[in-house]
Amino acid sequence: MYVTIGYDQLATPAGLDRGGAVDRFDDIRAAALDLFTGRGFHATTMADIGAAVGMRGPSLYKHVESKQDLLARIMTTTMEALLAGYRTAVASSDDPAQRLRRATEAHVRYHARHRLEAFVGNREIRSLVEPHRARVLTLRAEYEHGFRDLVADGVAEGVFHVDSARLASYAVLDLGMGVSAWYREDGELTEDAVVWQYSTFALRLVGHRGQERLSRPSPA
Amino acid sequence: MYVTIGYDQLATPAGLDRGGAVDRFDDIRAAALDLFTGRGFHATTMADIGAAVGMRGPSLYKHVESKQDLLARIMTTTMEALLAGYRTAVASSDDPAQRLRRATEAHVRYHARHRLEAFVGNREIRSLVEPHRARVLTLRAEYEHGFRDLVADGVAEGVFHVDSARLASYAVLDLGMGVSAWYREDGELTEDAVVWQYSTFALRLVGHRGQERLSRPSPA
DNA sequence: CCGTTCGGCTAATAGCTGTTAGCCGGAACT
DNA sequence: AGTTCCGGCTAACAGCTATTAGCCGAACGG
Repeated sequence: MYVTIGYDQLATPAGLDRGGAVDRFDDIRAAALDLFTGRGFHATTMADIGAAVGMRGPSLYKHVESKQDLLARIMTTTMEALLAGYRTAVASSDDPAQRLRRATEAHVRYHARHRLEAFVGNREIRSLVEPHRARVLTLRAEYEHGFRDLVADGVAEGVFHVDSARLASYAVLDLGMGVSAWYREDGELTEDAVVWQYSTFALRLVGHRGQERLSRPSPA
Repeated sequence: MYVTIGYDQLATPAGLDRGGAVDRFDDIRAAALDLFTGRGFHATTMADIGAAVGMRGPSLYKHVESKQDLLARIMTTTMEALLAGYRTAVASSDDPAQRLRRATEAHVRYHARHRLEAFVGNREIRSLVEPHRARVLTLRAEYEHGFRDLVADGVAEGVFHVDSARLASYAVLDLGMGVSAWYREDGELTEDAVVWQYSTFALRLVGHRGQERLSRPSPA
């Protein structure tokens, strides 16, 4: 049996209304996300989602358009958030190494902090139906292309050393996807530790010198 | 519409029996693997698999125990093949760097050459039902632990430099999973090129010195 | 040349799916 | 107080699922 964590506490305690500060839709979205992560989109039924927020399956349609729409919203907002993080990261510097470090930090941090969204976003593209799928794939391609350019810039400036920028950028991106699969908020490694180490991995991976340092320099 | 490639040609040409050299079961397994990869286990119906090998859904049961069994066979043989590759790799040397290089080569090569098996193996554990799931997860844990030990050995000998061997081994393993998602036999990069570059990435990632070289040394 | 087995087929079963229709209690406005 | 509307409910629908049962032609062994 899959265990829902956290979301039940957010639901209004049956009779005492919080005044609409937290919409019922948000609860449903959160519960759906949780279930999609745990058992997959196709293996999750509307009745399951309903049970997780304390109602029957059909009642969900008073708040939600369809199961497909629920997935589509999750996936598009996730891709847009990743892209926004990437753009902020590259705008913060002109140095290729610094930019790749920041972009990887944003990438990994999102995959750690929003691991459910990221997990579903990576694994359920196949379950998305056509108008949405194309849109998400376009965003995803744009995101990948951004990282590829970052690597290519560093190679052009002679600070990175890889045969194929495409391969290296795939490798960096795949690191993040892994994080969303195994990261746990209550694990032995803090979010900052994972973010720092993984962005160091990224710089090492592209052959940038001076990444022998093991721990993060104190932010003086 | 999802397109089946290759397997139809393997099927006996309707009337001319190959003498049982290629069992019907192998065709079915291959078709199922192809469909599981393309649309996922739950989204694939027995009728789909049947159509891919030229028969109706129910007829499959003359060759196959169940859909679940089909998945279980695919996933266990995949994990066992990966473990076997790992064992051969580590037995080939005593040097930590050499062992990690070889193990990563085996890992990446398997994910490139058997990308469908590897892809399904990584993504459909959730669809596996209980006696099988536990078995596959055990094998997987063993595999992961092997890579972690490899990294830890290198750190102990002072040739690798990472804060967390666990994190680094996850990173290396995630690289392989990525390969199974994007690698194509007819792509611009040969299997050998991907294998070599990714194993170099792995050594760079764990902070091993002397990985600035860009191309593989000619095997003299 | 007859019986058996193999490997296909269709029909049927039993169950589950997302979604719609329509009912209804209670809160909220006027 | 009366009306409206929100947000639950059950019943129903239409469709699809894996799997089983049982039929039947053809190949094969004797």
